[in-house]
Amino acid sequence: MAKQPKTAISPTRNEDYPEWYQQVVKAADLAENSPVRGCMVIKPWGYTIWENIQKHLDRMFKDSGHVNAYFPLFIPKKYLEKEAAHVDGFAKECAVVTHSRLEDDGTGKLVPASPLEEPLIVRPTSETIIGEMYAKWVQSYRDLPILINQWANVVRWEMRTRLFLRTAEFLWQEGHTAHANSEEAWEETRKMLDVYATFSRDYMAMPVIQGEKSASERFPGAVSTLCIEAMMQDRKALQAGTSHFLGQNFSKASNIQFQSEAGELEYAWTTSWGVSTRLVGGLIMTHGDDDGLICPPRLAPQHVVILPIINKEETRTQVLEFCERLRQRLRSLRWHDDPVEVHVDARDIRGGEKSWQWVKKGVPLRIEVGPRDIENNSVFMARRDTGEKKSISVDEFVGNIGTILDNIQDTLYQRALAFRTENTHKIDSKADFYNFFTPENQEKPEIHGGFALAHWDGSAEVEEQLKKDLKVTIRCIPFEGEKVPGKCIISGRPSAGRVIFGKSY
RNA sequence: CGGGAUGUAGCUCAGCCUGGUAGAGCGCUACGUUCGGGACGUAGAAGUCGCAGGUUCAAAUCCUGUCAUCCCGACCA
Repeated sequence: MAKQPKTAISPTRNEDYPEWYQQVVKAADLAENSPVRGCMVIKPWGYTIWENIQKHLDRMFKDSGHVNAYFPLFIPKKYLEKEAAHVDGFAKECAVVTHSRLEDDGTGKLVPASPLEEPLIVRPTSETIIGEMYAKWVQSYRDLPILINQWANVVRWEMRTRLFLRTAEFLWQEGHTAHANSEEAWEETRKMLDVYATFSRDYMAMPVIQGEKSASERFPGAVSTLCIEAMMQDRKALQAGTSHFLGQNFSKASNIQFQSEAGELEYAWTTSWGVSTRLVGGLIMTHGDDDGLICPPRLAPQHVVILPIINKEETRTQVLEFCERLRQRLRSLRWHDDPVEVHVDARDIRGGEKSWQWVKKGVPLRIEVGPRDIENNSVFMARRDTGEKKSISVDEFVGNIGTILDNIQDTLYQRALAFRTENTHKIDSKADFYNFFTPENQEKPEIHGGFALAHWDGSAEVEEQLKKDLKVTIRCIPFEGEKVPGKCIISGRPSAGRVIFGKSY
């Protein structure tokens, strides 16, 4: 027997959380670094999770009246220059296309030739180019609202990258809407944040807090940025989605004007909202354990993997046929309007290793079928979320598959919610606050901190100080809970209510 | 953009100080024994030692240059 670690992933979450994360991405075969600096290759298992995210979100967008369209990858530099705050926010991380051709320099090396008259920016986000088009499309209040979403890739030239969480190129959706008045645009901003929160809860089994960003964390050019914030298992916050009320900032920059019912020429009110492949990172860090990924069933590429146990050549055909019949029975069922996804893994590799591969990939249910099970018309079922293993009759399993998957989904959500609750604390003094966010081991911080609900005077100075001292930021000013006034834990000045502090990704 | 390190087999790395036949583990291929939770044995395949110069009878090893990557500091879905 070769010596094996007790857990499939080494190091464990407690030993080294960032390294654990990298190892899970690798072990679950989700993605890997590419030869292109800062850009990842999303592998089939990871991409299927993203496709499932897309599928469900897309339906939710359509159900709320939105339609998809596609805008260019390249944005003329002068468009980006139109909104001052926007320029400020994104200028430092833009990829710039300056030439349109390559020429052989005579030594076999290709050199850029034929400079562009105006450089093109690879979109870091599309407000400006979409605004430009909306300006053409909108003349009358009758043309509003425009409710468009696009699924796209964007590029932000980051210095330090981490698979799924921060890469130079990433996939996302960006919704861009234009409205005739402020109220309606505000309603849209809130509505889409709700869509994200619902999606996170019901599909990702990831509890989130909805709230508003402070001015310093706001999207460049926005009047207000709303967000959903989730707590990862290292107790750090992950901004999982944002929805921006852009006021008239971008419509003024792009000249989106319309004639109102009263005949007045007015600027439209716009919003934008997005989630990205970062959600996959959130999924990993919300549910993963020391044996790898745990996929919530509603987003899992496969719900069930059937592992034939062939211990005697004579039984091979019988076992495989039994597995195939089981696969077909399950596949014909539907769960939440989609087929039950089942895979029979008949690869000729050792059973133990095969089983572990699926553990690491996070498949909700593993089913072992061997001669003994066939005799009893039963299967051996292992749940990834709880580790529970038991023999169950085929009919009972097939009959209850939907209930079992629902139960796994719910277990994951409840577990994540309980974790967040345990690690969220009201804090009322500066000393307690600093203590809460200071690790015992400064060199290599252990998992510490969490969400601190504390009073804040609304000033940027306090934010800056906490960021400098502790790397702690205001994650959001939460919508939920009553606003009870108090005193800022740092300045002692009056505070309108508690806000959520945390360390973030 | 400032500071530190590393480039050797598909992957992780040893060898370099003190120049002399290119190494290990994992993975891969074949065969055998195994097989209900990460198997073992035997035999194999696999490397312009990042790149370009230089020193030398001889360079993975010493020198110079160059490229790339990673880590640490200011920004970020």
